[in-house]
Amino acid sequence: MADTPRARARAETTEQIKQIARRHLAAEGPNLSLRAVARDLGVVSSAVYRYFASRDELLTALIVDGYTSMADRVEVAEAAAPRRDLLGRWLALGNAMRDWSLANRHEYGLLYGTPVPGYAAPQTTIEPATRPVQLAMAILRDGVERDVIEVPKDRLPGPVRADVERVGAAPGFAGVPPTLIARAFSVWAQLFGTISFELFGRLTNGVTDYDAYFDHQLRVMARYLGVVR
Amino acid sequence: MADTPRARARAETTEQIKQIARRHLAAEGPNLSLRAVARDLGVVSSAVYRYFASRDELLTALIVDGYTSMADRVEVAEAAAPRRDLLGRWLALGNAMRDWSLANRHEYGLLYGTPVPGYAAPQTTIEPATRPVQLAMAILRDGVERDVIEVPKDRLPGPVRADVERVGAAPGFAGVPPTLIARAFSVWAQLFGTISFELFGRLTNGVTDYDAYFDHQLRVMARYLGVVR
DNA sequence: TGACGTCGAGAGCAGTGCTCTCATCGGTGC
DNA sequence: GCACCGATGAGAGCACTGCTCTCGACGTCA
Repeated sequence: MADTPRARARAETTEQIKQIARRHLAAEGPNLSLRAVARDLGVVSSAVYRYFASRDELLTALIVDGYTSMADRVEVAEAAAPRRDLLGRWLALGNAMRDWSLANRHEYGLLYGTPVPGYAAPQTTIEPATRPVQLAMAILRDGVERDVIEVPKDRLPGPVRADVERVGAAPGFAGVPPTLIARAFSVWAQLFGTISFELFGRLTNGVTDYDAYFDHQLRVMARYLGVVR
Repeated sequence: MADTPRARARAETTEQIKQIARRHLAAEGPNLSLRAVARDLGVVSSAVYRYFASRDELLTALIVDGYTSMADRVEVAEAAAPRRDLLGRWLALGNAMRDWSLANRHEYGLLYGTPVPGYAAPQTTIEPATRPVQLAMAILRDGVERDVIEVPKDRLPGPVRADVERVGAAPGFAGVPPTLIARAFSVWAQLFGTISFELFGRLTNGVTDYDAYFDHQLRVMARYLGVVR
């Protein structure tokens, strides 16, 4: 805790390990070898265990960092758009998510791909993981409050309505009406579906201009959310 | 090739290996060990290499089987719905995909999750992989031909329209107008996004009644496609 | 019957995650 | 200033992995 030289050295080494691990992650995917990381650090493998109790713990650290890094980028991009330009904010959010994902494909796989078996994401991951969601909700809330987003009158099945109302009572969702939250759920799945498809190569032979394609998808989603300007 | 006893024995052993591998896959995920499979078969590990040149080749075989198994199930379910009931056919298709995915989560992860690094899906996988898509297109084509699906008048950005027209020229897509294909792309991403979210646990704390939730999503998608009855 | 080809066993190589023990060396309390 | 303690890294070692190679056995076909 204290900012002793010891603690500083430790923090630095920890950061170095994560740095190297991230490089390996980018180079050869999530099968990164702790021993190889140790070699790159110029240290014997057992030394790394002074900093991370297991390979899983290292991966977890990378995951937390990943969520945070993505959320940071998304928030910065969204903040750059004029507050009153809801569509611009939404496009900024969506494009930032895609850009980050393309630039960090393997990390994206770690965050949103097949979960590693026998591995449960610890509590620490959920806070940064929800930040982009919160941000999207903020856009919707602004729109509703300023009356530029029309509240959809969808008739929701009982259980869905119940779920969506419960979610709506949570802190970050206040001010967004249930029917809109329901639509946001659909859109969110669509957003990640689209990114995953592109990243995992499920659109080859189908799409050639990915930029245009993704922009179009974002606009389709925006229209469904009532975010038109 | 010939149906000699030799060839039969070989085919049987091959099938046994895949069977055991599938069990391991279900039990402990894609990190299945070839040696462990060999042990379960009561055979030394090198013997398995007589049947599969590498672990990757085994996984590939499982993947092909997976696509086929899913497609079979989906086709059977869809075929059970009355031909004129487009919505029923769509719901059958979607629910079958989800059911299969829930029943074979790890296989789903193999097929649609993070791709294994350094592993490229061979040609053999693409045919069975597209069967559900073809089926969805058949539903849309029927609807358009019978004039119960209204062709959307969406204005598509140039590159998107070009892509979608090119796709529309492919065999399985004939008879489905470009704007509808574009919508189908969106829906397909949404469908897999929704299934992945459920399977990978991204909806915990959000959704409690998954059946109702998924049914609702399918109907939202149907409406967007103009499949209303 | 003989030859060939398939098959499984076994040993072995290089690599992995992780544990344990042992020396070293730096910071802290007296 | 000194002695101690705890953090650190090295090294050996265990059990495991994918994969290769060699060798003997055995069935099949000419």
